[in-house]
Formats: sequence, C-alpha cells, structure tokens
Amino acid sequence: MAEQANDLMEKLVSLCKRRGFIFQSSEIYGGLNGCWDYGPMGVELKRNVKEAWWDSVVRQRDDMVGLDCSIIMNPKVWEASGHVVNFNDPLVDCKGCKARFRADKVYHVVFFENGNPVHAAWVEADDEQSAGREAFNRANSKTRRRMQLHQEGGRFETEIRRVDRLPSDVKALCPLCGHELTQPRKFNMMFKTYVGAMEDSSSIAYLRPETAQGIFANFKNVIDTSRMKLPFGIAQIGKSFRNEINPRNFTFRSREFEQMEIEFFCHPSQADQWYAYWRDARFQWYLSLGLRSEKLRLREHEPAELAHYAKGCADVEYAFPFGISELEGIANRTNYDLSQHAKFSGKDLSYFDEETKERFIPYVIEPSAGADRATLAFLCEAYAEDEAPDENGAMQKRIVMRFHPRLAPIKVAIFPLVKKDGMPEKAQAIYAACKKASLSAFYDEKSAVGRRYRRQDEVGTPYCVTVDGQTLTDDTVTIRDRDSLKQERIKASEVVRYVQERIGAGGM
RNA sequence: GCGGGCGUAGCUCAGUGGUAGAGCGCCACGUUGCCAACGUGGAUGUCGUGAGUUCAAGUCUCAUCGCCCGCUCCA
Repeated sequence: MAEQANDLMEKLVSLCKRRGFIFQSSEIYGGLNGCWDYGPMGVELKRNVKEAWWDSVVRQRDDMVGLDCSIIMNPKVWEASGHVVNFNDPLVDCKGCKARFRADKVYHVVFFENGNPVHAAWVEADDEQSAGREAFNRANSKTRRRMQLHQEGGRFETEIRRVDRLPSDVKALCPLCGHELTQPRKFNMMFKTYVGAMEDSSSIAYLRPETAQGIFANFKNVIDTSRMKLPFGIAQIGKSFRNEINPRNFTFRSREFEQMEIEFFCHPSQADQWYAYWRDARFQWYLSLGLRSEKLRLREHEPAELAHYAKGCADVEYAFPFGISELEGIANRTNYDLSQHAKFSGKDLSYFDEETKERFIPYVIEPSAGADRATLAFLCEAYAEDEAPDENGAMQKRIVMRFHPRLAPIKVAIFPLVKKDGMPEKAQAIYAACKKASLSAFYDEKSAVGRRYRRQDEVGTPYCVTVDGQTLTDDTVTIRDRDSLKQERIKASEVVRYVQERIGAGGM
C-alpha cells in the first residue's frame, strides 16, 4: 500500500518533469531544497487554479474585494503578528510541564567513577562550568563526599553535553520536572533580509511568511476607499516564504510557496455563522473542481489544537499518496489580528456601524489556502492509467491526466489527420480561431494521429479536434473526448463554442 | 535535525577499476491515414558536484548538494 502510493508519487513526479509541469528549482546547479519551478504546462494549470479561486471568491461576489500587497513589509508588522519571537535561539519545550528553555542553556551532566556512571542530571545553566556545579549540587550527599575526597587522581570523570549537541538516540529530559523535551528548534521560520544599502540591525526586514498580514495592515485603507461595509472580505493571492526545517513531499512543503487567502470581516455576533459558511463553501470549491469526496475531508480542530486567539478552525484535507494532508485551513481568528495591529501601530482599526451606531473591532474568518498544494492535489487526482485500443484493437496502457476541463493547461488540440491535401491549413485556421477566443490551444501535425492523441492525454487536454478528408468537402471535423475516447463530428465553425460550453464560464 | 536508500541521455534504467550503453521519447525524410504504426537516417551525457586513492574511477574513499522513505518538526 505504502509502496504503491510511493510508486504513484514517483510516476507523477516523473510525468511532471517529462511533460513540463514541475521542475526542480535551479536544477542545472544541483537544485535547491524546498524550491520548485512550474514549466509550460504547470504554469497554465496553476494559473487556472488561481483564476478559479479568484473568480469564485472575488469576481462572483459583491461582498469581496481583492488586494495585492508587497512581500517585504515594515518589520513591525511581524512583531504585531507574533511572527518575530525568540529570534536566534533554538528552543526546547518540555512535553510534560510545558516549560520552554533555550537549547544552549540546558546541559546533560554525567559523573563517572572508574568509568561507571554514578550520577546524571539535566540542568539549566549558562555554561559548562556552572552546569557541572549545578549537577554536583544535585548529587546525593554520599556521592558528593566521595567526589570531593577523590578530586585528584582521575577516579572521577565528568561528561557535560549541551542539549542541542546530543546524539539523536539520547532523549533529553526537563531540568524542572524530568519529562521528555522536544528536539531543539528555531521557532522563527522567516527569511531575513536587509532593506537599503546598510546591512545592520536597523535595516532588517523579512520576506512575508503569510499574505494575511498585508490584508490586516490594509484593512483601514480598504474600508476608507472601497465603500465596503461589514460583513465583507478581502482576498489576496501571493508568494510567501518559510524557512522550513524539512521540506518534503514534492511541492507540498516548500520554502517558497503561493497562498490564496481571504480575511472576511464581520460583527463578533455573526462570526460563528460566517465561519461555518466559509468552511463549507471552501470545501465545496475543491469538490466542484474535481477532487473526489472520498479523498477530501473536512476536519474540525479539537479545542486543544486551537491557537490561543482562535475560536474555531477546520482543515480541508486531501488524501495524497504520501498521506492525508492539509490543503486549506479555515479559522475564526476573532479580533486578535486587528487588535494587535491597532496596538502596535497606534491606529484605530475599529469599525463604526452607521445603522446600529455601534463601534467595535471586527472579527475575522480566515480561509487560507495553498495554491501549490491545491495544484498538487489536482495533479494527484488527475493521474490515471487506463487502457486504450491501438490500431490493431489490442489494448495498450495509457497515461491520462483527467483534469477538470476548467483546470486543464490546454483546452483543445487541433490536428490535421495527415500533413497534406490542405488539411494543415484548415487545422491552422481552426487553431487560430481558438486562440482568438482566448482558448489555450495546441496545434500538432507531427507523426501519427494516435500518438498525438496520447501526447495530449498525458497533459490532460480534454478535447482533440482532427481535420480529415471529409472536412475538405463538408467543413466538419471530429472532436475527441479525452476520457471516453469517443468522437463526435461537428462543424468546424462550432469548435470554439463546443469547447467553451464544456470548460465552464470565465473565458479561461 | 537523526537514520536508511538513491543520483548514469528528456523519461525508465543496465553498466565486474580498463572504449559511455539499452528501451522508450525527440528530430529529419519517406510510406501509411483516427488512437503510443513502419522503414531509413540523426541529435542528445559536467555519469549530481568537489576532492582523494590509482598507470587508469561511472565503478573505490571522503566531503558536499539534491531526491525518496522512516522518525522528528510544522509556533
């Protein structure tokens, strides 16, 4: 099972490279961990995902507006948001008493007598010397006395190791309660950079770890200029950056990634119902674009999982080959973010309701989706192997990407059956008409038509139009369906409309 | 971060210290004419990278980068 899943992921990664969906970033230089590039097919697919999202949450609604913020913002934004904490210190947490220590201040001290350990202690200390002293003080009186007696002569040896330099098989324990400690970790995953010519502490800035804070920072601007009234939302698509300790699973956890985020502002008394609304609406969006319900699930967080400011959170999860993982989180963040920014900026970020004459800081519902994760889910969902007959009627294995037509990188491919008798010219004319209608189209006259069909199957093109001998007499063409392999004969002039009707609205 | 596996053509992979290979794909020409056709010809390699051992390294050693798996982590 796990092997099969792994197999599927490998096939998908291979196809993504082979057909130009996704490449390793800077591959010719050996790549870069956690970074990926979208090739000619991948960029179309991902754009379609983002377009479908934007259309659904902005264009089709009258209670949503868009925004596009800068990636580098005033660093105070990240102080207010809570992203700047414990900047350089790796930390360990006690799994028992929840105490938090700097990893370079916790030591493991072992005293050996003639090579045998006689006393061991976990201590919090500033350096090795004081760690040794502290450990000594914790030893029982008998051991202390023996050690004092035999200070000279090498009978006793002391081993002192800092907790962040322990071998992995040694479990670190809490100096206070003795429960297990977590691995040392840096909580700050923000990429740091410098703004301006001088690289000093006053010029430090960060690449945003999420797009959301740009929305909060612009809340007042949007209120003041857009005539939007509560309840309403602001949507943004953009790159975010997290210095993940361990990027994994193809594009799923990347260091540079793209988010599709909504902050929906409402009166505190309506927050629960808007939370439920967005949670369900966002789940439906994935279903509507072809993720199967049995692979998709909505998981409501347990109260214990919630961040201290959140009143509710649900994840939209997808059963990837590598495991069930999160595509999107929908959270009721209360008025935490706006309050924080009001506090740190000194600006009034409250909202005045003209009708009720009430002034309050709005609650916010945050549906936060990963564009790359959604794209990866659509890729996984689309990948299929089936059988199609060859020219002799024998069944051959076929690889086909069954994208929802709206997401397919190429909507329609146009072929002349053979490269003569004016068929290429006729096919070119249809191709031009498709392009003029803003359909993503592809023209191919190379090699046998069967091979051309299969090539389009591998990139998930839903429709293939073939100009044949009959076209030259009655101006009809065959149009072939990717999934059923069935062909219909339609008028050449109907191709654009035929395809448009089947790929859904939005002129994509 | 720790442990394990892997890295050779666009893809999948073979390659015993001694001339760099196969299948598929790709390109050209011809034939065929609706589902990965056939024939002929052709192009494509920093053997992940860098050191070292050796007369000689794709092959052995070390380091490093990347990918995959497991643990850990994901405020």
